[in-house]
Amino acid sequence: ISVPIVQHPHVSHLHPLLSYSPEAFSPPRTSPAGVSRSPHASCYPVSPGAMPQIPHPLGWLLVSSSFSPRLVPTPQLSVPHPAIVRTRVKQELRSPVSRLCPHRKATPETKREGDEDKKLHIKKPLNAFMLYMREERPKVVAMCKVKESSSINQILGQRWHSLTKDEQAKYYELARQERLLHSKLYPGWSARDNYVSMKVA
DNA sequence: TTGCCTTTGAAGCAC
DNA sequence: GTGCTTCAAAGGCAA
Repeated sequence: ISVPIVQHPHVSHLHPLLSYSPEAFSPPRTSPAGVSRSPHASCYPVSPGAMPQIPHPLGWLLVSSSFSPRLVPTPQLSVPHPAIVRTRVKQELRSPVSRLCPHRKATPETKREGDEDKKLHIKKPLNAFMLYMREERPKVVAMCKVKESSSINQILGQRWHSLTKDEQAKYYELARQERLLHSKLYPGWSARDNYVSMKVA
């Protein structure tokens, strides 16, 4: 898989693939089922200049826990996209089937499945809350002296709801840009591709 | 060693 | 259109 060159986030706050013109973005997708757990979804769209203090919206593409920015080489062709995972670590790399079937043992068949899992795996783009968590988690950890993610995430969830509409809108916009870039990088990708338990269908 | 927990949101699917 | 399911991140904890 050849990945388009991704400009380093520190070079520019805007991704080269994005024109960041209003025409570049499709209208915001309304939440499914009108559930809209976020009451501020109507805050779309936000002008790009409305979030100067936010790190590059696509920073996770280059900076992730498993992709240290210090290790980011000079952009070149065939640089693995951080959204593409080959190594098997923790949750996203264990078979979702096994998640559904906790008692599933590692049979030769499942081991072969595991090998297949090592195929390039394109991750879902992060949503607004995930982007918020990524940014705020270190602060909450430092403040609360707690590292357990289940506790941290509860706090972050409360904080998320305490944000103003404008504050949340920044992250919704960032998430929208993530989805846009993701769709450009992987035009044929579907979230269904990662639904291992549904691949049979 | 592996999966669960916990959060919100996007997306896919069935009805 | 509605409701359910899965998966994105993260790291401690239990089995």
